[in-house]
Amino acid sequence: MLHGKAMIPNDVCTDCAVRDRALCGSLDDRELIALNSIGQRRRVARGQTIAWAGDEAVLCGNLLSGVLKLVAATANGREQTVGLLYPADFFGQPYAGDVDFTLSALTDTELCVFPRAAFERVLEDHQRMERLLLQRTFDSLNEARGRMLVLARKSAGEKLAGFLLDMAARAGASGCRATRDGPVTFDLPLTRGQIADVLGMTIETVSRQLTRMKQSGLIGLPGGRAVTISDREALAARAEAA
Amino acid sequence: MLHGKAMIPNDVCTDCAVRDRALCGSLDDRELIALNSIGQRRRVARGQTIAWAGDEAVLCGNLLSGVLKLVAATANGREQTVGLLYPADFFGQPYAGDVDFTLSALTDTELCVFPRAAFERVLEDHQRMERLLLQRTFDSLNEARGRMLVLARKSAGEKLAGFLLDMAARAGASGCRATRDGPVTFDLPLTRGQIADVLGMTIETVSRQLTRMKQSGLIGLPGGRAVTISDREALAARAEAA
DNA sequence: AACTGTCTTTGACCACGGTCAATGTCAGCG
DNA sequence: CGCTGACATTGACCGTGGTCAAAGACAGTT
Repeated sequence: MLHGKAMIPNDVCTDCAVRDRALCGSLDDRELIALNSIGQRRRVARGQTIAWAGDEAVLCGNLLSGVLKLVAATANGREQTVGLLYPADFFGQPYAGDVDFTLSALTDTELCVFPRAAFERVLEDHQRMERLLLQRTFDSLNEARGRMLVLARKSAGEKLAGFLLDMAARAGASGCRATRDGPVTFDLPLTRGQIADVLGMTIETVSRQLTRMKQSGLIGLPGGRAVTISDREALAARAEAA
Repeated sequence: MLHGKAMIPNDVCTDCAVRDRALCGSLDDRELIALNSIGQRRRVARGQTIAWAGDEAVLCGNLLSGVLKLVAATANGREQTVGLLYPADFFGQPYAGDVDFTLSALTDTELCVFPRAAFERVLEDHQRMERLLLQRTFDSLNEARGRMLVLARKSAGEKLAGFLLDMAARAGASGCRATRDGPVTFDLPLTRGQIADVLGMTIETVSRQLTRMKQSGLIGLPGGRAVTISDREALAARAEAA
């Protein structure tokens, strides 16, 4: 087994953009080959739906690039985005029957998908990976519960201020200019309508709150999807205002 | 090992009220003894708090009787109940650092608690149990997301109608008179204020909506915490009203 | 350039539900 | 018995944010 590592074919997993952050990071090279044989890459264009609520749960996998959303809907068509997924996040539900929420692409995305049944077998053989999935699921649960508080008890201004800070942190994590106070500019990956779906408000209220923040000097709106955080302090204060 | 079963001491696990429904149902008698040695029963009175948000996560366990609530709070004191726990439900978060939400007793309760670290070791030795926990956590996540939809997009009347149907189903599961259409009466385990905390509204709105439903003949309010579902059909319709 | 569709902004209006306040009900207890 | 405290109900008022409507900005296409 000399040069064992060098003998691994240059398959998709070994040059995976999210390998160290995704669930599969818990596997060694040999195990990755096995996993690779059941998975495949797939591109999904912005706006396309990957799985519909009510469908049988046949797929799961990792998000490689782009942003996905999970949407819940009432019988009469009202919608609420109940989760956003970013690169290295896992999607799908092992051991489930039907899918509960519609999964679709907010931007053009790249996925690494597995048949659910085959993935379950991998989980059974890799307790470490199953444990990581459990931890991630707990984290998602905590996040969902935190968002219940936001949806139920925060004002439109507080919701939006908090959302912008979240998005700034996430954008900063990639560009990663050290956390300093100066104004930061980034592009939102969501339209006003999609933001409204996430925060439980309407397009109009999102728009009005944004212009209010701009007028107060908290943010700038250079155009398009771009946002500038001009006064992070004040924005954070507004996110927790009484 | 003849009469193996008969030799098991009459410890707390073997006569546990929720044994077949709780997580430990995945263990055999021998394993139960091991688990039993690290767990202990505890009574918690109505209103008492078991763990505060921000504390180190030191405990987990199963609820034996009564109802628990998980509460999230904003920096300035607004509160939202983000989960209700019923007998046989698991609480706590293995592999976590700090507790994210305050856990307290809505009614007098009986718990079966384990030190978190010891429980984690049990999970490591019992993959089947860890898998059950994963499934439960997914279920909780789906429930939390479903409630995000309710909190963000449903009117006060819809929220309350849905809540009453939930509670009736849960009460019926115990009393278990076969699902028929006739009026059913049961006691809510929550005060108006606690219902408001769960549904993201105020005491006053809960009260007003209840009297409206009573006047419409959907329900009866015999007094105290009791509720009568007089017209389940109409109540279900109101839970999904446009 | 003009046309199209999508997204955004802004205004006018108003309803749902929150806030404040008073009163009612009931159990426990000195 | 009449307190007391917790919980519930009802009313009056009003603000936040939803609805409806119109106009503006912008990218892509022919």
